Amino acid sequence: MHGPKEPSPPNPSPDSESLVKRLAGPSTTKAGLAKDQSEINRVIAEASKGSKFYENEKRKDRDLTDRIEKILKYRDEVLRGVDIRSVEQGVDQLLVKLEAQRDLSQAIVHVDMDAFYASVELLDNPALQGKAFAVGKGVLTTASYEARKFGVRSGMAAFIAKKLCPDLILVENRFHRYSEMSKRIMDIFRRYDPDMCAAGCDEGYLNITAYCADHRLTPAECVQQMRDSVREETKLTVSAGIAPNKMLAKICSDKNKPNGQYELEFEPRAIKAFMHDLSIRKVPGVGRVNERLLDSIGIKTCGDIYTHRGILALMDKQFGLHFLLQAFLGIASNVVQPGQREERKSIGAERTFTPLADTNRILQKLEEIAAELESDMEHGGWTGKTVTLKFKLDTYQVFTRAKSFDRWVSTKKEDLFAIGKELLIPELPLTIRLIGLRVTKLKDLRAELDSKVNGIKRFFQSAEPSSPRKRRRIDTEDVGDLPDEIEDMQLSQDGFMEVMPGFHEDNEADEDDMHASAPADDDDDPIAVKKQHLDRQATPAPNKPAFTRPRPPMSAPAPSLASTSTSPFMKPTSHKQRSARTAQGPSRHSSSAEPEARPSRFPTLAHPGAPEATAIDADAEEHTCPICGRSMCTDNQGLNAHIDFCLSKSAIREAQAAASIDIGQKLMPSARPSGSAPGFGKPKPEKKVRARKR
DNA sequence: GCGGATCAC
DNA sequence: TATGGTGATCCGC
Repeated sequence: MHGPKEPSPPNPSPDSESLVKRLAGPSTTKAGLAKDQSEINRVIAEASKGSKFYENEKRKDRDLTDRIEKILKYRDEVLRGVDIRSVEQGVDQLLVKLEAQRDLSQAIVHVDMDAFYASVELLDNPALQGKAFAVGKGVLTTASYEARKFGVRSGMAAFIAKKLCPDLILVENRFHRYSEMSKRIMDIFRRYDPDMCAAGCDEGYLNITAYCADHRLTPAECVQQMRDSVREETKLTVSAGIAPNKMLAKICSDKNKPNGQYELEFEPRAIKAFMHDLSIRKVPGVGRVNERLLDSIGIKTCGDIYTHRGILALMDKQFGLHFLLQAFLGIASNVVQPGQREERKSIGAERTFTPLADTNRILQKLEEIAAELESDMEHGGWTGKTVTLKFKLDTYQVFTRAKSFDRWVSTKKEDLFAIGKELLIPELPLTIRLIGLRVTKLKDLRAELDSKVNGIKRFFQSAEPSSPRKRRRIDTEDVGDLPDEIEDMQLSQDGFMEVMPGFHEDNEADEDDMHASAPADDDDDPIAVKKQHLDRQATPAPNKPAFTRPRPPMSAPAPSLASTSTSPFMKPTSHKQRSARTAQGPSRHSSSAEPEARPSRFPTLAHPGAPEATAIDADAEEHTCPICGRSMCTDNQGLNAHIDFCLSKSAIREAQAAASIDIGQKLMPSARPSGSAPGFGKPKPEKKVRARKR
């Protein structure tokens, strides 16, 4: 289009080093990088140039640069007139205390499938063997090792990947397949630790201490055997790391990837030596931003943490001293537990689309999201008290708007849509490329159901078989015998979760339900889609006997490594939000300007179509079944029998249908009950460590 | 409690 | 020809 030799200005504002690196994506440093990363980065920056995405990255890069500048200024201030030596001595004492908490008694393994999605695709299509190919459509979820040589990475836009590797073959995701394989693999892992913790669909943590003792194996032998089993049974390869805690094991699993394993010596000296030269970026929890932040004060490796311990202590707020000291020492949690359903904190759905400015079209997207969320919530058996709307402008700036309620939010799509609409409308007009809804302050309806049913059964069982009570009014006094949840039921009102919407999902029965997608991918991958039904594993069926693996007796103290969370660093002291109006930013409506601008009431929520309340109809002569909501004239025995019947899958389905709950034909993946988060140093109520001598 | 940010997968 | 989705956590306000 232009003439040959476009004499463009010699240097049209060259991208800063940090920006070029940022554009290269988050998974550059963590994975095996290609030989000439800077050339690759140049190509990426070139291909991105001028796009809105690029401009947004540039903005974020600028913001971070400003933030660092402020931090450095603050550092200089804080250093004035401080005896850094004495500060360092204080830190040294803290290090001694931390060191005393080191626990080397457990053999922890991190297993990580090699290029999982790509390997599965290869398995099903051998023609891809040896080819540079990638999985994904608009954005890649993973790339074959051949493709990685070109700099193709997960998370990368497909068109960029094509520029780096013109012959790249693109394969679409088949999440159903990945879930299937994931399940098989996890089952193999569970033979070695029934309490293993899945972290996404392609990796997990195990405590093999007991298994090794019981089978007289060294950890390395055990892991080799496990990896052999996976390979034999699935034709897929897995890498593994063996170490005394989860953080170290995770770092180690990357050491001999692909198809390799690495064991770290269980000795403080060896561990500290291992950490000393390790890039700080390898520490889980240190991402691109914190890497740059730390770099600004001279910290690139974990060994540098000690060198700069003085300033880190003085700026604990900014950097998170405790977290970094633990990284320096190589100390972290060694507790491996399967994900608990109760741990779930939120459930949501979001979707990207071609930017829309038309209100009606935007609302249509919102409605679709509401429908997805309804499905997920009902399948999962969740409700909550806070709804958060998320939207991303065509400038890639992201905003959230939330609203909390006193009551449990209805999971009906009409209601979710109405709430979302109320949050969104005041912000318009805007041009939006993503919209999402999330519900927090969750309540686990499934657990509530269990407790309710059991409570009711206990209640009636404890009563005289045919006592005069049976016809008595069951009022609040009597309710005192019942779990609190039952009272909740009665208190619920229109528009909000009554009780038991349609949920209680059927297990193995419907294959279609398994279409869920899979998450995390290999090595360095930032890409993940909705998780699969790990519910099954995480929430054992009520009657399923607890697996009794020979657990070592508890004796060792919990390794108190609790400490901080995964996000140890802080933001700039006062990073003021860019002014609302500028750049098409949405307004912070009514916060202070017009306090009573809108009624806080929620008119649209009351939906007449709501399923009849399942509250216990205490006043009636007859009983109302807490499961299906039907009334019936019967005695306690009869009610009991009915409840049992009602609990059967088919009966529950029937109850749902009767309650006119439209439980999706929609094949929405049911959400995973969290619990896969490794959490290296969470102060979570981790159970005691299983102590066992190695 | 809300909104922005960071991170993992 | 157009850079993802789910969930968690922290911080300042």
